[in-house]
Amino acid sequence: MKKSTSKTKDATQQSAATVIDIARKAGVSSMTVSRALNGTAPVAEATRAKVLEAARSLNYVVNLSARRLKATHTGVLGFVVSDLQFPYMAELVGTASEAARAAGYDMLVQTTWSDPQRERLHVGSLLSGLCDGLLIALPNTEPKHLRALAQGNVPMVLLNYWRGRNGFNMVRADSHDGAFAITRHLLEQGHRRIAFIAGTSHTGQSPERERGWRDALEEAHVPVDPELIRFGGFTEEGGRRAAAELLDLANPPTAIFAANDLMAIGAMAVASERGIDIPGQLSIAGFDDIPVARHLNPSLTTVSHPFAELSKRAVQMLFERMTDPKRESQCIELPSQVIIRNSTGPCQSQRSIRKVK
Amino acid sequence: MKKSTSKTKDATQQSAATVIDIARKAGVSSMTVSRALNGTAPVAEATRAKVLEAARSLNYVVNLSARRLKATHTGVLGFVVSDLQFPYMAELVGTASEAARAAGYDMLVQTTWSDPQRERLHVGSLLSGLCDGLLIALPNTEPKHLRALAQGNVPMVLLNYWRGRNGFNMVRADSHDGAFAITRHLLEQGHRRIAFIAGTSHTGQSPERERGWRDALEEAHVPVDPELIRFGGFTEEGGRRAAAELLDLANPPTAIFAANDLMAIGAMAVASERGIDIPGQLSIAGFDDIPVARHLNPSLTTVSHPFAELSKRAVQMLFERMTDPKRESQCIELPSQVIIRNSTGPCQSQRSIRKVK
DNA sequence: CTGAAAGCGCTTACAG
DNA sequence: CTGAAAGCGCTTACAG
Repeated sequence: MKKSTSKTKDATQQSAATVIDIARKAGVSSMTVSRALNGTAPVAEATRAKVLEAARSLNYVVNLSARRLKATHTGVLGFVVSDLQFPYMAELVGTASEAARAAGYDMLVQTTWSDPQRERLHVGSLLSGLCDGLLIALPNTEPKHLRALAQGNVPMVLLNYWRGRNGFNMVRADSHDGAFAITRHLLEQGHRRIAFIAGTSHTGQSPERERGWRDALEEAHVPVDPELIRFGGFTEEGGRRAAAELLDLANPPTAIFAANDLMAIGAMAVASERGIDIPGQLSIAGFDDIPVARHLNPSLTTVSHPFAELSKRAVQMLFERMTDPKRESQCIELPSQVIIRNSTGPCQSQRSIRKVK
Repeated sequence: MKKSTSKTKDATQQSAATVIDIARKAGVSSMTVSRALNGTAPVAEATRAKVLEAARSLNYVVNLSARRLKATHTGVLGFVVSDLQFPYMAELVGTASEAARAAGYDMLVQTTWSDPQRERLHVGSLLSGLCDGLLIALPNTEPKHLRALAQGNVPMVLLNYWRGRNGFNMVRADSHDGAFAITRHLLEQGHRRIAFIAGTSHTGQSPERERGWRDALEEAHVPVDPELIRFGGFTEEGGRRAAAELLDLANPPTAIFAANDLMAIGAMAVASERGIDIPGQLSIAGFDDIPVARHLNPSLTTVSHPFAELSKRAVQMLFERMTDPKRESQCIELPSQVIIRNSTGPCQSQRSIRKVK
């Protein structure tokens, strides 16, 4: 009731309680309040009780901004992602949050919405002054836009698909080997005309997957037919268009490998509209294993990323950097896994060459 | 190169650049730096250019904690959610972020992971000292745990299912009317034995949906058979168990309305394992319209929430509170919408009473 | 258009 | 176990 400072006339628009308010109410210094609240140093039990009671009655909520300004440790990790509505991003963030929490850290998330402008100007500006460490999953951002942040004083770890050593701490999901393995699976089913639907190339994922597809074809001595490569832009609609073009070919493919599940779903839709049986007449495979993949009809053969493992390892790596900032940068790649479901099967087409064993 | 302050011996572990560093480099005061960077007051063009260049070369990133401590406006909104891995939460956050951004605000997200302990002790402590306003989507949290936060000096708006006026600013999704409408749809298809699979009750959603179901039955003069109410706990597995029990009944239902899609998916799985045709022999309806619903086979009849609209309205309401904190609290309810797909159809069972027109 | 002073709310480092 | 002083990096309010 008598909490107003000298100059405040009206208490209706009261501001948040501070350690000073608590100190006054409990009859101690603000330092004792700080220690009692955080447990950073021993405080007499009676004093602690008084402070806690005062804090509660004043609805005290610590001001993290103030704490961070002075303290070296905030107990908060930051995660910058492009778009939470991609299910895998949500899973990455979810698992990382849990891992952070298990270590006593909170997590704050910022989305950039894949806006390059925003990412360039803005990446980390919200979180870097606030967190003890930063996780960054910005597949579309160019490395140079992350340099400034990396040179700041907050340790950071990247989650993405970039190839090559670039001085960043990084946990990467394999794309090439998964694409190689799923293409080989199609080859083993007797397919020889296997199309590839590509996504946008700047993130590195699509080129990696295309490379895996090529390498598998090459290993099987199947020449690459340029006609069988189409662009689908990583969208369902793009997958539809690409699949329609492929099926209109004089010599259409007997199998389609799309660089992501969304495009595979588009391809499946086109096929079923045309009365083409999957996998009887056409096998379709995707990449990513998004949640709907298992629920499709037929369920989609695809490649799964170990997202949970990826983010756990990223958090672990981040903690290592936080403990020892001078440690050399490191890059880990985790293997993906082919999930064979019902959208792929033996090649039945008369057109296909049937000399596979 | 000569950026180290007097006491720093070693520049290898350099700390982040501050306005002072920029000021020194540009030969101006820190106030001029602040003004040039933020555009809060006129600065000579030549001066501004020098400052911007110095900032760039020093990889300057503003320290939001410091800014917030003094400034009344941070340009950041906070969103506290229980779990981003629920697709609808991700959508809520996504749409709200876009709305915020359209108004020139950034958004920071905190997850509480449905940990009551964490929510009680922690809600808002991370974000309240940092943001200009707070959005809160914590369906499982008790109102009293939000009181302290509401009494702080940060305007906030809740997104949830609570009923009743409680002094909070709130945007709510309808559950009752959607459940009523979908049950009526089943009645119109000739169903009389319509089961209800309930979820956990503390969030208020399941009881609301049950009430809608009851009201529709009552309107159609169909008595409620207690045998047809089962608990599924909002999980797929719970839905399986509940559906199995229902189908084992001497007089089984011809339609099942599950309080959410996950339980409906479980029910569909049990039915198809038993060779029961959907919707030929059994109609199944869910609630929520999660992304997989449209991709199921058959696609799921369900009720859709206007999530995008909900969060847009919440952001709008928040901006109103930020402008005028004294404004009276307000509660908006937005209507849900029945989406009829292929998992529901006319009642064919011999057991069902066939006197619907 | 620019600057010197003060302070936001907290915690570190130093005393007792 | 407790406290007085100083300062984190920024911006407000006041001067010029």
